[in-house]
Amino acid sequence: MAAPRANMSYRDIKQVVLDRIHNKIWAPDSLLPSETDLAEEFSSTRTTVNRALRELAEEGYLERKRKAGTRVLNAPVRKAQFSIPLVRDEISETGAEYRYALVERAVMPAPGWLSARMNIPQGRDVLHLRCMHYADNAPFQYEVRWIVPDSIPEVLTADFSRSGPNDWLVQKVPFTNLELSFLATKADQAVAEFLDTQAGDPIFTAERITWLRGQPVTLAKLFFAPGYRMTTHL
Amino acid sequence: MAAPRANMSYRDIKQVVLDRIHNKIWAPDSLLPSETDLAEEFSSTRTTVNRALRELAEEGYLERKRKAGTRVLNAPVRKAQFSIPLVRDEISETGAEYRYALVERAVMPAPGWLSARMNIPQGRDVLHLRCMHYADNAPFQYEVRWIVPDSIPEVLTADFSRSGPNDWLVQKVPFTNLELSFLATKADQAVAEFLDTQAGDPIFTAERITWLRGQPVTLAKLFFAPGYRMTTHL
DNA sequence: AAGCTCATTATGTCTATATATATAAGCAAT
DNA sequence: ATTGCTTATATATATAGACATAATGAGCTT
Repeated sequence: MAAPRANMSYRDIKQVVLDRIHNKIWAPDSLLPSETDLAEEFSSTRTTVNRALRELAEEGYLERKRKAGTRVLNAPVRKAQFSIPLVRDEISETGAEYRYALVERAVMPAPGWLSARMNIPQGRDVLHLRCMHYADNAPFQYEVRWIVPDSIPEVLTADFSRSGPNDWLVQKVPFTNLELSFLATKADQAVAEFLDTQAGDPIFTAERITWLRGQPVTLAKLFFAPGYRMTTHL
Repeated sequence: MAAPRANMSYRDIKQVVLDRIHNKIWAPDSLLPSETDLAEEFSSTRTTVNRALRELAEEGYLERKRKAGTRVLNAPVRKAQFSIPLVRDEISETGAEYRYALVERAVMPAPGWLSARMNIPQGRDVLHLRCMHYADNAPFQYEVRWIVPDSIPEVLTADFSRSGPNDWLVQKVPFTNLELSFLATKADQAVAEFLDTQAGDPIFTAERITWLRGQPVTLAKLFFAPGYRMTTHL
């Protein structure tokens, strides 16, 4: 299986190495031959072998250390990748029709928990928005958002009645840092009504905070309609 | 800002490019200069520039097409990466003491929903396990698992009373495919008791199915204790 | 036995160059 | 207009060789 031929691409080499790991030709914890040796075996060059091994290491199969060599990880800490698209795109991609609605807009002093969470002064005015995202007119996501206007005063005059704050922010404020959490919450009365479900139901929730060069910009709580799953394959 | 000097590493180049994107020197949707031109500007080589741009594309900032060039993505579909370690490691890393307990072990015909979900014949015998994972003796995760013994008959004689099935499987069966979902579920009586909470509480839940070369191996439902968040920064 | 020094070695990265491949864009034929 | 060919070009990948850097382990010292 997987006999090394000449002219192997870095992809081919990755595949051969993976096969050998799966077939325990290179057992967990064991050391691989050096890049130089592998390059010779595959009649390739060290650069190409390097790329193959480097990518396999990034994917969590191998551990590499200078001088120490390349080792097969026994418990591959595999990394799940989730892409986090805009809601609009996420809905459109399923073929469903996307609809947006603004539920509430208010400028208010930041509540205590928000000040603490985003590290902004007590009582600073923030923009508070609540919106709904529908897929084929069925509730898809209920969004509760706070925006700190300090770094982007224009946000106070922006029109969020026709499109969501995410769309606007992505255009205006390229964030530099992001904290993203997923958790399960219990639907309160408002959430339940907007998502057309019962209060107390479990709701898959995302919380994201973004910063621009150290300045907090916005915090969003995204409540997904019951049945939502975030799925990935690898 | 970010004046190109000589001898820039691919990391330096990545940073300069990122800065220019953030400062809209290269606006969303706009085309970057070609690799050749950038190599000249940074008095580097195309290989190095290529690596920088390739990685930025992998990270979701750029879109690259042959002949078309390299474009700044307007809505960076940024990819959240979550590493999915073994529970044991996840707990140990917080400094807490890990404890494992087997709750139930049974061999039983696969229930209908499982047959359908994993694509195995109706009524095929499967191994069913329920286990608990504790952090400093507080419930951390309740695990409900099914294992199809067809591709690994030894699993039927394995001892799961002292360490979890995940540990065993990782050693024995390097999976080739994995489907991982996250969702919110409502705690039933059993879950609530094991996680020391109330029935009906929202529970952050992971479901993972793994295959080995097309053969289904195992399905696990992992119920996390209330308050659990899966967080990532980028 | 413990600690230090230093040569060795495997990976990390850069340079320079070449070939391969996809595709946008223009032009020609239908 | 639509289809099909051609060409130019930007990225994708490969080769070859060099130096940088970290860490191991042997040998020496205390």
